[in-house]
Parts: sequence; C-alpha cells; structure tokens
Amino acid sequence: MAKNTVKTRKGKFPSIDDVAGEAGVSIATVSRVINNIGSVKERNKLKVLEAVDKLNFKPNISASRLASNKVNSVGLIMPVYDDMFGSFFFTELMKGIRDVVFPARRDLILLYNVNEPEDDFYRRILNKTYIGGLILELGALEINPILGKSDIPYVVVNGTYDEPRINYISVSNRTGAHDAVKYLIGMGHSRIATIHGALNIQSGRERLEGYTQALEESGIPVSRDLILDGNFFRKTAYEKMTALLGAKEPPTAVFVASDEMALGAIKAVKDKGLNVPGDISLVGFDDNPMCSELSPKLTTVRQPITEMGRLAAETIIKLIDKEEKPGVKKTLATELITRDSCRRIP
Amino acid sequence: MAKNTVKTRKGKFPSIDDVAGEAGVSIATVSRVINNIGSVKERNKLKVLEAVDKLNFKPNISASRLASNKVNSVGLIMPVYDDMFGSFFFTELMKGIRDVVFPARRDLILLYNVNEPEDDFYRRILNKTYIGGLILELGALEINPILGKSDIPYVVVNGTYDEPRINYISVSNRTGAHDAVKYLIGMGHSRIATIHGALNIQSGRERLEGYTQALEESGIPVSRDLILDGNFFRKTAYEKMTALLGAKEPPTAVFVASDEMALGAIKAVKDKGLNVPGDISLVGFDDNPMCSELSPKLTTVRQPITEMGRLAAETIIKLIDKEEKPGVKKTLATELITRDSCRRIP
DNA sequence: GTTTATATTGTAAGCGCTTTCTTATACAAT
DNA sequence: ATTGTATAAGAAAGCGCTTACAATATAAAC
Repeated sequence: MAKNTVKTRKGKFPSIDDVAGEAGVSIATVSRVINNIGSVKERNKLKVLEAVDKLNFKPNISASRLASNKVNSVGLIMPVYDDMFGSFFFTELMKGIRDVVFPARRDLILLYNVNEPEDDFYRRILNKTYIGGLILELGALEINPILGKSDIPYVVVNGTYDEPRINYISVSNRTGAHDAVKYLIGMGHSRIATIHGALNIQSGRERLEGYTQALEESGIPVSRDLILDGNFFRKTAYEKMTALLGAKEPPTAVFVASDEMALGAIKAVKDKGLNVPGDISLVGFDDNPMCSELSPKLTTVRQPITEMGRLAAETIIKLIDKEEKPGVKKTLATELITRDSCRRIP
Repeated sequence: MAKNTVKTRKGKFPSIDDVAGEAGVSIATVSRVINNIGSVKERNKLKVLEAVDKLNFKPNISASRLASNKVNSVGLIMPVYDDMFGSFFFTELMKGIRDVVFPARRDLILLYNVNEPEDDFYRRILNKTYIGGLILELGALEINPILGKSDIPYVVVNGTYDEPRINYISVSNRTGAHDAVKYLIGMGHSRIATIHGALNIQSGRERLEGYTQALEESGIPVSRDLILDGNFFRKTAYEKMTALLGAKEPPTAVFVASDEMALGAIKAVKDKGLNVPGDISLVGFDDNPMCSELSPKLTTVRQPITEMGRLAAETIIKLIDKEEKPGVKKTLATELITRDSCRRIP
C-alpha cells in the first residue's frame, strides 16, 4: 500500500492504492465507497471521498471490469443508412439514446458492420467483454440467432417480435397508417391510393396493412390498381406516382408510406403540371423536418423516434442491471400532423 | 494451466489458458501468436491458431488493456446538435469515420457531454483507460486545456489551429466562400450581399473573410449594409433577408453562408412575392441534399464532410499507433456546385 | 458484565492478459 | 568439438480492481 502521500507512481494516474493510502483505509473500503456497496462508516466514507477528490482519482475501468466481470456499456448496432431518411432517423434516435445513456454515465459504443459476414460480426461483438447490452436497429435484417446464444441482453428498436423473451420498442405503424387513411376518408376521399414501403421491412408491411384495414373498415373496396409497390426510395415513388397520374382513373388522394417518398410523389405531381392538394391530396409518414418546409406543407404521420431511442436506452440499462426481466415490449403511438397537403372533397 | 481438453470453465468464454492447454504451449506463446509479436515457431503458431479456432477464443479486452496499458479505441466527441444541418453534418462525418474505424477493428465510442461541466467531462473522458485517441468536433467551443495535459492524441475536425502540435482536418471555408462570390461576380453581379454564419464559429468567420476578399480582389467596395449578421439559423436568415429586400437599394445577389440559412432566405424572397433567381441570385454553402430538391435547385459550395471524417479517423489511428507524429494539419478543398439559383446579369 | 447478533474493516485471492527475464534450443562460425 | 549468436518458449510477476472470507469492533439483549 502506498505511503500516506499525494505522490503517485510516476506518469500514472492514481490508483485505488493511492487513495487507500491517502485516506488511511484499505483498498477494499475504498472500493466499497466508490461503488456504494456494503457498509462503510460515515467517517471513513468521507475520508475516502476526500482522498478521491484530492488525488483526482478515477477508477481504471478495465481493471474494474476484469475483476467484477460486469460491464455496463451500451452497444448500438445500426445498418449502414446512406439516404436522407436514414440520417434523420439515426440522429433522432441518437438524441433519445444519448439523453439517457450519458447522464447514466454509461458508454455508448457504436457497432457498425462494415463488410463483415454477419455471423462473424455478431460473434465478435458478443465476445467483447466490455459490452453489457445492445440496442439494435435492424432495418430489413432478421435477428441473428447468435444473439440468442449469448447472455447479453438486447432490445430491438423499430420492430415487433412475438417471442416472449425478445425486447423491443416499436411504433404503431399500422395505426398510424390507418389514421392517415381514415383522415383522407373523412375529408371525403374514396379513391385513395398508397405507395407502400419495402415489404421486407416490418414498418413497410404494417403501414400497408393499416391502409387496407382503414379502407375495409369504411367499406371502401381495396383495389389492386391503387396499391403501388414502393421501397422507401424517393425515385421509385416518383416513378410510381407518375404512372398513377397517367392512369385512366387516377385517385384523388395518396397515402405515401414515408416522407422521403412523398417528396418524390410531390415532384411527380408538379412535373405533370398538377397541384397538391388541388388535384391530389397527399399524406406522408415520419414527419421529417423537411416536410414543414415544403410547399404545400406536408400532412404526415409523426413517429416518436427520439422517444423510441430514449425508451430503448432506458430498457437496455435496466436489463443490464437486471432491474427488469426480459420480455419488455412497447409500442409507441404515432400522431397525425395535419398541414396543407390534403383538401376536402365536397 | 488447463488440461488438454475443450472443456472450459463453466459458463465462461474460453481464456488464454484454455487455448494454451489445447495447443500444448504456454500462455506466453499464445499471447505472442495472437498479437503477432515476438517470434514463434511456425508449427506452434499453427497449433495455437487451430486451438483459437476450435475454442472460438476471443481475448478479453479488459484484461488485455489492464495488462498492456494500451488501448486502441477511438472516442468521438461532438456537440449536441439539434438542427437539420447538425444531423446532416453528423451523419456525413460518421460515414467517413465508420468506413475507416470499423474495418480497422477499432471500437468507436461516442462521447457526448450532456449537462456536465466541461472540465469534469474532459477529465472523466481522459481517465477512461480504454480510449486511445479522440476525434473532436467543437462547434463554437475552444479546445479544452485539459486535453493538452493528457498524453491521449486528438484530432480536431472542422477547425484550424496554429499551435504546431495540434492535429486538425478542416475544409477551405475561405476559398469556398471566395469562389462562390467570384462566381457571382463573374455572372455580372456587383451588388452582392452576404448573410454570414455565427462569428464565434471558425467556419462562420472564414466564410465571411472569403466574401470580403473576393469583393476586394475585384475592386468592388465592401458595404456594411450588405453584410448581414446571421448565425446559421434559418429563422434569422429569413428575417435578415426580409429586411434586406425591403431596403432602398437591394442587392442582386446574396451569398448565404449555409444551406440551412439559404432555405430561410429563399422563403423570404418568395414571401415578398419575388423570385429566385429572377429577382435575386443566391448561393449557399454545404451542399445539404435538400438543396437539390428545392425549386430552384440551389447553387452551393460543397464541403467534403465524409472525406473529412475519413481523414480524421485515419489520422487518429496513426497517432494512436504512433505511426505519425503530432502536428497533422490538413485542409480539404471545397467545390462550387452550380445549379439554378443564380442568373447572369447583362 | 456476558453473550450474541450485527456492522465495519482488512486480507488476500483472483480476473485474463502482457511482458520481462531466464532458460533451452538451433545453427553458424571457428 | 567449442564457442557465439540468434531464436523460441516458459515461468512468473504484475496491471488495478472486486469480493469472498476472516477478523474485529460495536450494539443489543439478557
């Protein structure tokens, strides 16, 4: 144990030994104070805290992890998005995550899979002894089975799963789409088309379901001709919309499954010399900030991405700390934001 | 040392001992093979590699760090941006960083300062024994002096510094702005205004300098009335532009120091019943993807954000590995992207 | 004042790895 | 053969922390 002096080993940070020496207690006591576990007399606790302060001691996390075999860092796995929505979604999600993770003094480790076979990637991640739990955004990917073989908890964002032990935080895509279409119906529309998202992505499927469900509920026949096969890309939406407008009996309204696609759709309308909402009403999905910059301002379904990030972070931390049992399943409500891209039909 | 068997301690990952047992060598040899240092006979190297493979061994990084006192993770510090440009800049930068960091098998640790006094934040970061180097994006902040007291290398992104040991990767804001204004001059404009960015941010100052410099070079007097005090916010740009258009002698062109602000400026023009580029020509800065969605499409100065991220990552890794000496200073070229928001004056 | 239960400390054994120091082996030069 | 010089491998000492476990001090109960 170090002598009772401020001097520490040359060129190094002070260690728990130095603090123990300074405070005149054992390193075990110091550890107890730092981690706030076990019982330590008030007097000693103060002495330790003073010593910590005086030496500006910070525990060596590698040592702590090695000794305790516990970790609390949060890993974040996301697909490599390169489009505009991706960057919007990513930053919004990050806002929520960071506002929980950093105040809780956890580390956030970004884990992108850049060109590595998926299995290898997951094996490598899971063997990182310093990751306590994972937040996953999968996009079109499935949950890799390797995840299940590990003890490391994970929570999936933006997807729902039936398996009882899987944790997820999602958004009511179906209800959101349903509300959007119901709104159009309420405005007097009955010939309502949809440009749906990629159907290999859950949100894409669910938004399409919401669309059909809303029509069926209102007794409006679902027409194949009005269901356009989109993939969340603006370009595709532009093409589909152009085709749709050239059809013999174009719709009076379109529910577009993402704002990114709505951008393409609006452009298609304008390029045809037509007008939104005069000739055609449009509802998007996401509430990308650019929507309120468009003219007309886009009516859209807001999804609480930041809130989803926040909840995902809170959940994974509780799971890491074993304060919550696996099987956390939450679906957040969307909200229809009505702006200027829809008109009432007499 | 473990017996020569596949069995490992219950519920744990295999350790270097297990590999040594399996391969019939000492743990020192295993360590040498894993880290590819020292000399090991080919035969033994193979045996170790086989054992590693068979047991699916992954080294415990905490233990490795504790023992070696070396780290290779990259920390990324960014201010908390909440606006649209922030999210664009952040994701673009991240693309570059991730494409270097992950293939190099480093970890990327996100370090946001959420409500912590700056000094405390940096002290905490620097004491994290598992961070080898930092990439910093400072926005309006200065380099915290605490950084200099540590041995941990760092590279600043999006800012330039004279001090010889500071590493940075930046962008030629001055030249970019200069080119933009020269372009306007070349189109026949001489009454050219600017809405500049926040002057407590380096890029804001430099772009303003580029503007004045270009005018001076062309013998056009710099008029106080044509320099409008912006702050990178769209709203401010809208107000300044509105005021400018109401002036007795409005300019024929405006260099707006960011696309985000250009959005506000365009709106101001439209709201006045005027037209871009008919009544007023506009050049932005950044090449935010939304610029090509606007009508008219915005002429702007593209800055290579992704490239900056890539270089920053490459630099910090070399600095961590001591393959490069401190004092790396790079400034990347911008590029004028001419689109439809400027008209030629006869 | 004992005895017993409880709160408080300290001791010491690791956690899984790196690395120095020794020792053993191999090969070339004499 | 003998010596010298690399090379190759192992033993063992930590790295800085956590955490049984043992030891001691204190408080409560009789």
